[in-house]
Amino acid sequence: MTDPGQDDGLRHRKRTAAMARIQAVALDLFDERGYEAVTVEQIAEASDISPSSVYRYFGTKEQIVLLGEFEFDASDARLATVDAGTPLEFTRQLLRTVMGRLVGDDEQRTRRQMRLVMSNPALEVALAGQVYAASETLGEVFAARLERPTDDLEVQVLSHVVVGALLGGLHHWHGTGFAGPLRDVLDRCLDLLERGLQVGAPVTPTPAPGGTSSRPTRLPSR
Amino acid sequence: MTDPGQDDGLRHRKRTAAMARIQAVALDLFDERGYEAVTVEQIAEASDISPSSVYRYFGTKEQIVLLGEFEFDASDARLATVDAGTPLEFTRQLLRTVMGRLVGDDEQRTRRQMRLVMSNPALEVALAGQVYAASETLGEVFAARLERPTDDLEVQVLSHVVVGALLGGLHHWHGTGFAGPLRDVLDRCLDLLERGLQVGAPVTPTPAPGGTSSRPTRLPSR
DNA sequence: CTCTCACTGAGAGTGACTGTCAATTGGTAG
DNA sequence: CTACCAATTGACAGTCACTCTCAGTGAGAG
Repeated sequence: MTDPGQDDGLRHRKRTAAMARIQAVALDLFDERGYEAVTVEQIAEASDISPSSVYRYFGTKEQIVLLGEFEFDASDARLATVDAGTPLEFTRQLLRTVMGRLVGDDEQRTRRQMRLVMSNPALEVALAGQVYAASETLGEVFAARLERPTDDLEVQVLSHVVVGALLGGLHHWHGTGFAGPLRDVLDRCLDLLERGLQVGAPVTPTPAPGGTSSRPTRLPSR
Repeated sequence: MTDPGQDDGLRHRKRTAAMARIQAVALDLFDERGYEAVTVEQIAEASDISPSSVYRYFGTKEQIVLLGEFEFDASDARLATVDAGTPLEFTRQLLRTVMGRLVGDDEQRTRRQMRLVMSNPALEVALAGQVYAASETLGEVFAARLERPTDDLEVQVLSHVVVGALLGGLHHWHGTGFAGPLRDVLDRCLDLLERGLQVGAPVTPTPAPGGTSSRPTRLPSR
C-alpha cells in the first residue's frame, strides 16, 4: 500500500460520490414525504446502493441529515492554526476555520437541513446530541489552552454557554425564517456574550465564591 | 366520573406504584448488566407488568431513566408563583420551585441516574434532547415575561445560555465525583453568569450592533 | 349489584440497526 | 498483462425498540 488515509484514489472518490448521492436523494425524499415516512431501505434503493452500505457510511438514519454539520474534532490539525485571545475570539475563528461548512459555503443547504431538523422530534434530539458533544470537545480545547482541568467548573460552564449561545442563535435564525446570513447571527450571539448578556446588571459583583480559581480568562495563543 | 385529573383514587395510585416499581427494577438491572444489555421486555417481566404498559407509562426506554428529571412545563401553575427580578434570579427560584426533584430531595437517586446517563451514549443524547427542550420552554417563559417575541435573538441566546450553564454544572458535578450538593454547584453556575463569565473582559463593550433592542433585561414580576 | 368505560395485556407487525460471510473490485507487485 | 492481496460491498438473518389493534378486566358511579 502506498499511504493509508490518502484522500485521492478511485476507491475514496467513489465512496465520497456515493455518500453525496445518498444525502441528496435522501433530502429530496424527506422533503417530499417526511422524515419518518421514508425508510433507509427506500433511500438505499433510490441511490442504487445496498442498505448495508448506507449504514456503513452514515451509521444512523439521522446522520444522513446531520453528518459533519455541527461537529468538530479536537485533534483537527487546523485547530493549532487558530490563534486567538479570549475564548470568544477563539470561538469566532473556530467557526470560520474548522466549521466553515456551517457558516460558509452552501448556506442554502444548511437552511434546508435546519427546516428538516426542526420539523422532526427525532432529528431535533439528534441535533441536540451532536451539539452537546461539541460542548464536550470545546471544553477539552478550552481546558488545554487555559491550562485548567477539563472538569473545572468555569471551563465546563464556559464551553456549554458558548455552544448554548450558538444554538440559541440557530433557533433565532430558523424562527425568523433564516433572516440574514447565519454567520452574522452567530457573530451577534458571541457579541452578546462578550457584553456579559446584561442579565445580571443590578447584582453587585460578588467577590468570587470558592471556585477553583478566577484569574482573567484569556486564552494563551500557542 | 367525579373529576378527571384527580391525584387520588385506587387507579391512579396503582399506576404511580407501578411506575415507581418499574423505575427501581430497571435501574437495578441497568447497574447490574448495563443499559444496552437489558431489554424492555426483561424490565417488564421483572416488574410483573406487560411490555405494553411500560411503553404506555414511559414512552421510550430512555424515559424510564430520565422521566421528569430534567424537564419543566411552561403551563405549570407554580410558575405564576415565582416572582423574581432578573432572569437569573428567576431561574434560581425556578430550580427550587418547579425542579425541586433535581436539586432537592433524593440527591442520591440523581447521582445514580447521572452515572448511568454518562456511561451510555444513547442516554446522553436523550438527556441532551431533554435539556434543549427545556431551553425552548424557558425561552417561552422569558419571552412572555420580558414582553418580547419568542424568536428574539436575546431571548433565545439567554435561555440557551442559562440552560447551557446548568448543563455545564451538571458535567462538572459528575466529573468531580459529585462533590458537594448539586444545588450549590448550580448556584455557582448562575453566579458565574451574573458576573458576566469574565470571558470578554479585555474587549471594549461595543455600542450594541443592529439587534432587536437592548434595554436592561429585568423580568417584570407578575 | 350492575353498568360502563378507562386501562391492561396479548399478539402481530414495522423498521432501525448489527453481525456475518461470500463475492467483488481497486491497488499493487511481478 | 496478470496474479495477488486487502479493502469494500451486498445479501441475509437476527435483535430489539416501538406501534397498533383488540378483547378482557376491574375501578368507579349510580
